[in-house]
Amino acid sequence: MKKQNISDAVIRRLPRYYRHLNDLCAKGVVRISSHSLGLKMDITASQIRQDFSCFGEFGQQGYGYNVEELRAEIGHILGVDQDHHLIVIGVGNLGHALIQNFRFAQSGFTVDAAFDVSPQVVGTTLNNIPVLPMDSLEDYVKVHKIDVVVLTVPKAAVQDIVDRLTQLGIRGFWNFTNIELEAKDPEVKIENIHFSDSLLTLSYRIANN
Amino acid sequence: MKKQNISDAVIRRLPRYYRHLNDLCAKGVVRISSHSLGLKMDITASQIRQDFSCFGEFGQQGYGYNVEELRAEIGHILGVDQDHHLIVIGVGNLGHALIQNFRFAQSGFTVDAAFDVSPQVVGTTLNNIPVLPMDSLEDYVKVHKIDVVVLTVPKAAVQDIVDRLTQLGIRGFWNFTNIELEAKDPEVKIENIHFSDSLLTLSYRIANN
DNA sequence: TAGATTGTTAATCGATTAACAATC
DNA sequence: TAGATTGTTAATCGATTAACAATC
Repeated sequence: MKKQNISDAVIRRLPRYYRHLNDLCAKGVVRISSHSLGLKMDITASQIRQDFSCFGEFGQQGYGYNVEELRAEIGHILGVDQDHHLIVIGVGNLGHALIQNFRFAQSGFTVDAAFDVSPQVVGTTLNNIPVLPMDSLEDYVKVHKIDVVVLTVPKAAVQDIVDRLTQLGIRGFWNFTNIELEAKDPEVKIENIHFSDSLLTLSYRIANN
Repeated sequence: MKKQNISDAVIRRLPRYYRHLNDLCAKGVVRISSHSLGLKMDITASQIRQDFSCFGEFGQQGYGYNVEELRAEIGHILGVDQDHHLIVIGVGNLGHALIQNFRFAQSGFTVDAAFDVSPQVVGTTLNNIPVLPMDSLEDYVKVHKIDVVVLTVPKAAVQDIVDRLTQLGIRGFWNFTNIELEAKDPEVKIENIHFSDSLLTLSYRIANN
C-alpha cells in the first residue's frame, strides 16, 4: 500500500462500490474479480484495482476479492462504522422527507434532533426525533457531539447558520439549499445536493441528442 | 466556434455557471471578465474561456462578457427556454416535497401531473398538480408530451417503470431511488440524485481529515 | 502444476492551465 | 492610442487504461 493523495474522482466512486458490494452481499455472492465487478459497474478492471490499491491490498491473486470482506473494508474507509451523529435544521417538506424516509443508519449516522422556527412543529417528534426550537440550536450543539448538520432551511438563512455552527466546531454540512456555501476553514467539509444543477444537466442532455 | 465533443466535466459546470450568472443579474452586474468570474467561482479564467468556447463566442476582447447576454446563452444551451414537461411518479414525502417546494419553472419545466398507488392521495391536488392513479400512467403518457419523469417511488418498483416508459418513448428520468438504473437505449438519459452516495462522501471527508 | 487474477509500473489519453496573438 | 481581455493553440498535469511480473 502506498498512501498517496486520494483524488476527488476516486472518493466519488467509493460510495458506488459500496452500494454494489452491498447488492452482491445481499445476493449471497462470495467472491468477485475486478473484471466481473467492472462489467457490473461499467468501468474497467484496471480502474477498480487502481482505486482499491489507494487504500490497501484487499484481493488475492488468482481468486479476486471476498465480497463480504471488501464491503467491510470500503465501509470502514467511508466511515460507516463510526457512529456519526447529525442534526437536521429545517423541518419543512424536505427535512421532513429525509427524517421520515432516508435510512441514515445505513450510512452510519444517527439523527439526534431536528430544529425549526415554526411553533407548529417545535415540540413534536418525527420518527422518534424531537423537533427543537431554533433558539436552542447553539446551546444544543455545545453539549452534544455533532458531526454533521443537514441544511434544509430556506436559503436566506443558511450562510449565517453555517458561520455560527462552524465557530462552534461543526465540521460537516450536508447542504440542500441552492446556493454556494463558503467555508473559510478548509477543515470544514460541505457536501451539496443541488437539485437544480442535476435537473439542468438532464435538461441539457435531452435537449442535445 | 469549434463544435467539439463536450465532455461530461464541462456539462456539469454549466448549471453552476448559470447559477452564478443569475446571481450577478439579480445584483445588477452588467459585465464580468473571465478573471473575476473565476475568482467568484474558484476556477481559473482559462477554464471558463475554454468552457464557453465550446459553444460559441460570447465575449468581447477588452470588455469581457455581458452578464445578461451570457446568462441567456447558457440558459439556452441548458434548454431552460424550451418549456419541458414532466410528471412525478410517487407522491410520498419526497415527491410531495419536490412538488411543493422545488422551483421547476426556474429550470424551464412544467409539472403536468403526479402519480401514486395510494387511494388516499389519488384524486387530490398538490400545488395545483393533480395526483392521478398509477393505473392511468401509460395512457397518460401516450397522449401527453412528457420530456422527463421524476422517480420518487420505492426502489422495488422503479426499474419496471423505467422499462415500460422507455418503450413509450420517454427519454429523460430524474431518479431519486438508491439504485443503478439501466437504460438499454443510449438515447435515454438518466440523472441520479443519490442521497446516500452524497452523505457517504461527506462521511469520508470528515473521517479522513 | 496450470490458470486466474492481483497490485503496480508504464503508456496513453483527456482535461486543465498557461501563453499569446488578435482586437475591442 | 494604450490597456484589457478575449478565443485559441500549445504545454502541463492528472486520471484512466494497458501490460505484466508476482503469486495464490
